[in-house]
Amino acid sequence: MRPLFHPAIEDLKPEAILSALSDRERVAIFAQIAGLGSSGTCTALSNLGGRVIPKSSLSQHMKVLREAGLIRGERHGVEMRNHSRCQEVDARFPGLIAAILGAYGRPQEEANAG
Amino acid sequence: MRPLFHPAIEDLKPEAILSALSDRERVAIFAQIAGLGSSGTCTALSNLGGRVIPKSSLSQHMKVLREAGLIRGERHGVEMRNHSRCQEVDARFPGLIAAILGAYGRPQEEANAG
DNA sequence: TCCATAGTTCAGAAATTCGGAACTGTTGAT
DNA sequence: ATCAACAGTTCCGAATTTCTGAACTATGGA
Repeated sequence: MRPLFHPAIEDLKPEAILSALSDRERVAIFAQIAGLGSSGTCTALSNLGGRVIPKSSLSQHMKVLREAGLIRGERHGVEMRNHSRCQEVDARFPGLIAAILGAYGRPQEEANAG
Repeated sequence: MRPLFHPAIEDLKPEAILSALSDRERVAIFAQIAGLGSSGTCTALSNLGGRVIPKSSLSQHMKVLREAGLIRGERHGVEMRNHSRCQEVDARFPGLIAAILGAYGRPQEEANAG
């Protein structure tokens, strides 16, 4: 598949990041990807909060996170591997991700190293 | 007028804060109130970004900011004076507001002292 | 009382979000 | 090559949210 759209680091918009992370489900997805360090597939992410997220909704969530610049997705074979862009985002907006994940009560151990 | 609803500090929700600040118009309003230190009235805030915000829209924006816990509004005579709750919010979610205002490129000089 | 000012509420239009169904693209088996 | 299975995307209608002009409420002053 042709590569998905990912914004360049200089094109990141704070409002897109905040909007993406103003949804608990997306935060849980993002935190999981950031925490893993790499390679969160959609199916692995579809059952995070005790609720099964419909795959069309999950696909939308991933798109929102991707287009906000928070994650990068690459197809490997039949599946999509997602990893966070925390380092890049943190270089552009220092402390933002850590503060947000911190506010949501996550240990954010990988927030600056994913 | 009976006091408007303001959430207690322990009831603040990160998603409400991020949602409130995922809109540039609201960020501009909030940054202005935080920067002033106190007393932003609606009419003083209605012409921030070169656009005149309709007063019904402005009223909604103020409500969103208020219910997210970012500002406090008190009626003084015929007008409403708004001031930020930055200190309280910062105590609850350290660094969050500074990081957000920083990301939007504001000097946030009052972000921890409003 | 009557008017002006500051802001809120109402209500319909426009935009966004949600999620099941259908679809695309990839791998592996026959 | 054909078929099936799987991972994810796209489509589209329903539900929800946002926007804003118009009407309304509350306060102060003449």
